[in-house]
Amino acid sequence: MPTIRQYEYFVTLAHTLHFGRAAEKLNVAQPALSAQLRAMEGEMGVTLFNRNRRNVVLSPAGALLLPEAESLLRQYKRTKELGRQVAVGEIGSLRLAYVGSAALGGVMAKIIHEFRNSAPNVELEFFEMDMEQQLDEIARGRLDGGFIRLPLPIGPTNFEQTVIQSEDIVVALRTDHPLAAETEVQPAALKDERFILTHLKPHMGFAANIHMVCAEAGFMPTEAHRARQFSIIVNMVAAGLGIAILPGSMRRFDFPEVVYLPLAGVDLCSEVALIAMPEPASPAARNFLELAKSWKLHDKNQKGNS
Amino acid sequence: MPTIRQYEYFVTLAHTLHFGRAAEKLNVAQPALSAQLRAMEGEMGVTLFNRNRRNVVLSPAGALLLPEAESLLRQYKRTKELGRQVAVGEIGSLRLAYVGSAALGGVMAKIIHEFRNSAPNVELEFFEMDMEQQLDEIARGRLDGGFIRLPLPIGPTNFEQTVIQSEDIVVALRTDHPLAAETEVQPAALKDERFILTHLKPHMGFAANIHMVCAEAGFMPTEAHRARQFSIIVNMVAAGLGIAILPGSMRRFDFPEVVYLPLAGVDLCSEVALIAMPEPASPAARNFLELAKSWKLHDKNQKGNS
DNA sequence: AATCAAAGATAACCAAAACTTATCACAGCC
DNA sequence: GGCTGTGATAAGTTTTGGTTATCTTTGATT
Repeated sequence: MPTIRQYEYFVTLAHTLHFGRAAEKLNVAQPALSAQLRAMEGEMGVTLFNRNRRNVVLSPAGALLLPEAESLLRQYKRTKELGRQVAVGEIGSLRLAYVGSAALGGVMAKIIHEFRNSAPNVELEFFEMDMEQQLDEIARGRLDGGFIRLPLPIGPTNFEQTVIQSEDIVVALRTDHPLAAETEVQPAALKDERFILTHLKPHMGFAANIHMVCAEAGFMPTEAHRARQFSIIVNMVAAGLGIAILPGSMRRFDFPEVVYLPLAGVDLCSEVALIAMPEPASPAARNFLELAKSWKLHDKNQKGNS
Repeated sequence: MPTIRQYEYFVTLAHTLHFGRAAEKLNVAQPALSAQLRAMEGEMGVTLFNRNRRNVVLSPAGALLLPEAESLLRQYKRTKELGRQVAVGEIGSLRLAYVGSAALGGVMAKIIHEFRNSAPNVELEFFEMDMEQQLDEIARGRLDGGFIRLPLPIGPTNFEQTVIQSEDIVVALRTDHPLAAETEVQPAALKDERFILTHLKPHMGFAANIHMVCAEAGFMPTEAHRARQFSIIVNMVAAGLGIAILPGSMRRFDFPEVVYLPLAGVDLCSEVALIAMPEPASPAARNFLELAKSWKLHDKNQKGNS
């Protein structure tokens, strides 16, 4: 069984027709080349080169074999190169998910855009998916990562989390609300309001933030309605169904009937994070995580909280 | 640098998804397979298989790599197979030559036919060429072998000779010649005849036979004419230009004006031989020589001298 | 819940392969 | 006739791939 290395020796020697120089090209001492070639000829049972001590020349059999051997080496290089690309994540596929509100701030889109640029041959798949489903799919390995709003629910699985965006928390009021004229709102003042809440369980995601703000102010929010999407919640506020606590980036929903006011004395931020399994097997996934992490770093300096 | 062997391990394991069985298929102990695979993953920097101690499953990277690796192995097998074919002489090319008179007996044609059957993919080239040129070209390696009439001239190069055909020697006379009515002719009786000779130098090929016969009878042949081909010589005999000593197989030139008579007391035979360099590099050439040798053996039993 | 069996990982050791350096022997050249 | 370039040969070392024996984890069994 000739090895790839032997074929390499053969082809290189066939090109140089000089043991010394061929050996040098192959980064090997000349006797090694001689020996390998002799071994190769021995186990194949053909003379590959006719060599009197002064000249080396391809034998007919060698000439017949050379093109095929070259083709084998080409294929070998291709395979190796593909291996390299897969290994560094230039090639692969990535399945990602996001909750609707994570897309709002624009950071996620920028990260994805950046990744597409740096690894255009990675196949990307994208799904809108709620947080609980994401956690499940990621844990099963059917998803490489997901963008959600922190915090995660407590659970058995350890996810790696990378915050990519952090925003203040505001309260959305209809313009005819008594507090709408203020520049900021004391959380405690919302005690008796009716809240439009998200559909999420109160221990995860932005719902947890709402509850924390209220709890700190000493009350539990009274539920008027629930909605899956923040934009719908804003519409409900505009319709006068109640008030809502929302991430600051919702300010870009510029409704005439709605004002967004900061909450006085609330340092809490809503954080959008990329979650994934720690040390993912796929190099593409690793790269994506890496990009997200480094993004957060150098982006903080440039933009601050949005 | 992954080796072919490693790719084989990888592909086999990818197919069985079971270290034990894959190792068995590869005729290797299981730890060897584990080690090679670990090495491969290490130097490529990718996980090829996700394996918890109970299950083995291709990783995304492995799945991406598998088809390419399979293709590499196919190419490798092709190359190895071509090597084998070249080595056993199933593939190759052969340059052969013959002197016109060697083709007469039909043995040469049969050998060539047989060879074509046994190695249809060997490219055959055929040249009519006189003996001296053949010797030169064979010595230079530009010709793999040649069919000639013995003996060879003395010279520095050692050729391997294989007699493939051996024929008696006859004298060709015009029917109106005084000896034409006999059943055989004493060589001495030809002392004063005029001979049609071949163009060859008298120390090689059939010319040497003519001279030996005459010398044994105590005379040197008187030259009337020379011709390159035996058929022309017969024509000259028919035309009454002289007599000729010829190989027995010339009897098949059935001229009304010419009779062929055996030479009394002459045991000498004219031998057609295949000559070549001893131990030719090309396996196809070796096979051809081999065939010629074995032909001579089993043919003797079936046909005797023609 | 305790135990068992299957299967891959690990350890220790061994043999063969492949490489290295040093040296030789032959061919062509002045 | 000595010199130089070149491939072969020899001796020794390192690396590699393999072996057997044993361990550990995990899914199954009872």
